[in-house]
Amino acid sequence: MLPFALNRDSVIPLYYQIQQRLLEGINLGELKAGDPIPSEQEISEKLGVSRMTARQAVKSLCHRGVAYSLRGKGTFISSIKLEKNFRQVQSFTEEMGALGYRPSSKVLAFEAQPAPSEVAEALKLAVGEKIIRLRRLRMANSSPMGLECAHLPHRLCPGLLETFDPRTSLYQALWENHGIRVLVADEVVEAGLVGPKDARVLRVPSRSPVFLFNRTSYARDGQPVEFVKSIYCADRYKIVSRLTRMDWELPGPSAGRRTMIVD
Amino acid sequence: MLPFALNRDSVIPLYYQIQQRLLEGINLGELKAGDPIPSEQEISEKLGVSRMTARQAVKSLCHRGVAYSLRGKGTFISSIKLEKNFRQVQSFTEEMGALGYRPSSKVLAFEAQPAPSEVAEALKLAVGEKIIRLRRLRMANSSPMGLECAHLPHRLCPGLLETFDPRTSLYQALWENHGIRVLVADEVVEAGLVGPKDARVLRVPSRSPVFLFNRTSYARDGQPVEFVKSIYCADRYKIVSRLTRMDWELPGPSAGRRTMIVD
DNA sequence: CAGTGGTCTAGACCACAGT
DNA sequence: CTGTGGTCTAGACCACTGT
Repeated sequence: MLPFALNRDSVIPLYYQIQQRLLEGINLGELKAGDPIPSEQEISEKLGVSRMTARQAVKSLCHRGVAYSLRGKGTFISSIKLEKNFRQVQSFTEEMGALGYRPSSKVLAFEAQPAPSEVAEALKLAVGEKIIRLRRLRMANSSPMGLECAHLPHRLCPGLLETFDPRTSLYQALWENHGIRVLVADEVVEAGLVGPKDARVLRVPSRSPVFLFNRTSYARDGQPVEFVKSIYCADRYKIVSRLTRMDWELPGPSAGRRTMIVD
Repeated sequence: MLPFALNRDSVIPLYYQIQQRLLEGINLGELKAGDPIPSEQEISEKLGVSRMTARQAVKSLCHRGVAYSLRGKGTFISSIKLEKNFRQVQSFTEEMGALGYRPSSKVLAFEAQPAPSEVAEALKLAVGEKIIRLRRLRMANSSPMGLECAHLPHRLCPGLLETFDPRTSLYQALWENHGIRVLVADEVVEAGLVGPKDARVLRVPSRSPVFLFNRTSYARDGQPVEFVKSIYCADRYKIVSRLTRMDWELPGPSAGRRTMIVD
């Protein structure tokens, strides 16, 4: 698969072009799970880049979990599928779209109001500070999935009530109109039984099992952007997630732990 | 906070010593959320290392989510708490210990048997291939939390039935006695109602809400190591997780996206 | 032994932010 | 303009793996 044409005049960094070519090789089946990828030296020589640049391309693959390095042996394609971690920070719109469902929403409330204590605490606001509240019934292929109630600090997105169409993606509007990118969220999930009022809206029997979500989302600097309380029907929704260990990208058994104390 | 003493004769890499010093500064409160950390040039000059080495220390912090870089401005401490992502791949023993509970287990079964079809599929074995089955009642401070049933391919850990004390940590034994490190797991969580038999063992009312977990764990090369089915009481257990967006460590709004297409 | 990845150096040019 | 992070070079030594 080497060499190939590098574009040295492009704005695209060299390491990124190399990384993309390697990913392409994986997707095209030139490189299969367990195969070694070209060594850093080989990339360096055949493409005429320095070894540090080749290394940056290779490490970016390891960082994503696509490959793993073994000192003295080489770097190999991981057979763990699905480069994209599921259960990312993503809106309902994004999540359902990725699953191939047609998402839609019925807006039950979209208004400004003073922050109740639970919301104020999550968003690090004073109690009573102005927030925007958006309550929506979420549907996939016209079937009710859950009830979501989002709360946002009004001062972060002052024009939102006037400009945002609440049937569309909130995250997209936050990014495009207010320069706010939600990058991380902390979520607490509990299981419980649905109450009679919510059961009617969701069209399920009373006391059906449900997921209860409390999610606080943050911008990159740690500023709270959104606090969401949701109820999702257990018979229509399940949580799929990938868990990792923090030493994912550290050296393997032979290298690590014995000579170097990491955390 | 700079300079400080670097040990150039240590087996500990320089970038790692720098990274640890910066983390120490954060934990000691010398660096607070939102503060800039010393620039790469400053670290380079004051510690007498090359800029690439300083950069490696700084980037490792960004990679962990402890800090974030803005081109042209600097690198800043993130105010998002808890460097350790919760909901890592970890054993019950590790999870409860980290929460300050005293974990214990009652072994209900520990035996070899042929793989049923669901297990065989998850572990990529032939139906009927020999597996080790370990069923345990999990307790925190002597109170029942859940029922776990783990299945492992027998050929991966042949002596396990004889050498492993099933009241201790399975992950620790896999690593120490069989050289297998569990690094990633895919998990499906559903909510449901507990049946009468499990309810008796868990000492909860029948039809109480519960979490149902199906977890498949993998070694770094993608080989399935373990398949676990669990039931956890919803009134004693909740899921706390951190969700991230995949572009966490990419350049900010001013730099990214406009000049470079990433994924 | 040769080949691999892990670390490190001492420079360089660039795009961008803030003054 | 200076200072920042982003990228890149052309070398170097080391520890480790497999032969």
